[in-house]
Amino acid sequence: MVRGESKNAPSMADVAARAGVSHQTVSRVVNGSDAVRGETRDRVLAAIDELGYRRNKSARALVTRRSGRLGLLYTQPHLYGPGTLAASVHQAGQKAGYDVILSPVPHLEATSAERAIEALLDDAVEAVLLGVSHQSFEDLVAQLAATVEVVMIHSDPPAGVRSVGIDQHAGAVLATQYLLDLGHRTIAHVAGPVGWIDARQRREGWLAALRDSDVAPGPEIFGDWSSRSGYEAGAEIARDPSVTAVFAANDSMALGVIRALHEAGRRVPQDVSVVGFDDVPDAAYLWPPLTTVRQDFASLGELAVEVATKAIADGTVETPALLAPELVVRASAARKPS
Amino acid sequence: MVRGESKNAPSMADVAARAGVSHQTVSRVVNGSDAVRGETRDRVLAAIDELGYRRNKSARALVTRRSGRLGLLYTQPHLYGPGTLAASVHQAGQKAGYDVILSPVPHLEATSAERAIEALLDDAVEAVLLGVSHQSFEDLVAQLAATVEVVMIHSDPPAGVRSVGIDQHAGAVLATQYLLDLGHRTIAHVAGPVGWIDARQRREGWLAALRDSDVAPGPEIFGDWSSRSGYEAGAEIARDPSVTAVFAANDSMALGVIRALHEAGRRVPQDVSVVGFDDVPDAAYLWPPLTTVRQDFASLGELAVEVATKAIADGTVETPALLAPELVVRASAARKPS
DNA sequence: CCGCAATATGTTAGCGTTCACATCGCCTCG
DNA sequence: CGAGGCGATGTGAACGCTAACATATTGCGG
Repeated sequence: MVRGESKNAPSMADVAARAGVSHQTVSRVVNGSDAVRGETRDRVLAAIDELGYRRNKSARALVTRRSGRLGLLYTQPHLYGPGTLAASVHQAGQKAGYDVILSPVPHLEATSAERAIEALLDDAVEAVLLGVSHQSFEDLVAQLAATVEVVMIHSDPPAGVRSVGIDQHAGAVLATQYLLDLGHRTIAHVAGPVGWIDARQRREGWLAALRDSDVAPGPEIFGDWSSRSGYEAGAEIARDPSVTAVFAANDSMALGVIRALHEAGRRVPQDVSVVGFDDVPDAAYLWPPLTTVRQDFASLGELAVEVATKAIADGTVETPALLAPELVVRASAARKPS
Repeated sequence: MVRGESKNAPSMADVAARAGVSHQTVSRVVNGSDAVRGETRDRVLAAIDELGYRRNKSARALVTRRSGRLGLLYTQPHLYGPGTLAASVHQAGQKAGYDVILSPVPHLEATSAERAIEALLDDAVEAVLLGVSHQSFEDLVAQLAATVEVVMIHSDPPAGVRSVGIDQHAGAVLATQYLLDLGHRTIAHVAGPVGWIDARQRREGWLAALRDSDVAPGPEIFGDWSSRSGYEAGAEIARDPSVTAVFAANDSMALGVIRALHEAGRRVPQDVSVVGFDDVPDAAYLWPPLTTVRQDFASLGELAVEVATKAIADGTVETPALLAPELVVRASAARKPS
């Protein structure tokens, strides 16, 4: 932009003067009121166009006492799930007439998250969507909910909290049951880090499926969602010849497990079966293609926005909504070798 | 939030009344003016605290005629690079005192991008960062720059445009030269889709390195960044026994290539070497670990914000800044089989 | 102890909207 | 033909803040 090139942005008054009407009439046109004569409307529209008029949201927000904004707090913005969720929330929010403020918190520390929430509150968001299924947030929610509408994106929300989520427990059961059905009886789990709700739920799903079939849990190793941690877990698992199947709590760790298994000379899936979680786009094209549990992050985002807008409108707290995940069978898991 | 629980948010006037000062004094305290007596300041601070006062940004923006906002437009929000970039821009912006509006455009069509820009302009951003290295944006820039400060995040910007980028051409040369050094003489390229600047630059870097060594280009196949397209390209490449190395324009496609090669019975790297681009976190834990070109998206975001804030301050257009990428050597590429 | 600078605080206006209400034509109908 | 009503438009105030200026209060030299 060349300095000094443009004067102050035109205001409604400027448009009004140009169109020979009052600012209020311009306001009516801009807001789609039907109490304006067609000819007048056309004149105003023309003036708007010629001047390049753009309504000042600050002034509008000031007088209406509504920001028209939704805030989404989310972690691990570089990952597929959160990234997809953010885009989906943003889009759904726009469609519902809201500006969405995306607030990624790269490193999960209490301070940075609290600062991010403060920033959202400073921006006067009408609702906060909490796309952070970490334990440390469960305490925050109560006090936050006193200030603003809150929607948790969470598969196991505290009672009385508005929430939407994907059923992590069910997904884990799906994965584990599939391995059971393939004849596996020693199924290891590479869990997500302690503190993460999704990690806990997936672990519990694994445990529950095993229990239902009267099968004892195989070894359990905690990772940190990264492929590196999956690799380390896989190396450990490879040393235990009794393990014939691994359920990893996400695709990255699954892929790390597979590499470690390969390095140890154990073939996947001939010797050891591996199932992941998430169905990242690359999962289908790994070697071997990864059997995994698909989560529909896009629908999740839309649902979250829907709940949020409803919350803003009437403040009701509906029962938590849970989306069902889906098992995607590919080549990384096979019948137990006899 | 329970309906009717809270009244209108407290204003400066409320704080002023409580602290026994004028609203202007409250303003001074909030804005860190030093022309306030310590004792007075404390009283005001106490009142702010008791009332839970929060400055109204809309009112402030209205009177100062500054929004304090930066907008980032970016595509493919679910991918590692864009996600990291977005988070980095957001964080750097906050640190520089700006609110950052993240605007992901999931599907790249002219209309949705233009709508996203309109939305950013409606939000009165003081600068737009264009994290979209697609051709279709190069035309948009000129007219956009007349309205607002623009920073392109782009490795090959049009002349006179403020920009920062990572040197894609250099990265591709790095990768190709490495394969050349390993003795490969028939090096295929799986290119990114036509229209994407990064794709073009990587392809040209591949071509340039080959030319410098007087080696004829190997087969060239255009993908769409997805691992699926890499897989299809790999299947085609596998049919050509003369190809001993593949440079893929990103890691996803590289991984698809590797799978196709495996399926065709060609070993990586013993029979065919593969190099990717990006260094996504999982690249190091694929099987085999992927040799690739690392881009520092975090620094890129910081740099972009720095340039943007400087642009807002003094409107100067500096010469485009280019960050150097780095070759990360892992196991997916090896000496040419003799 | 007066006067004047420097420091601390207050007052007023206005940013660009929307809201509530006032006004102005014009048409309808008794 | 005049009252009443309705549709179209205008007027004024207010939202919460900052900028500019005005005023009070302090300290200090002469």
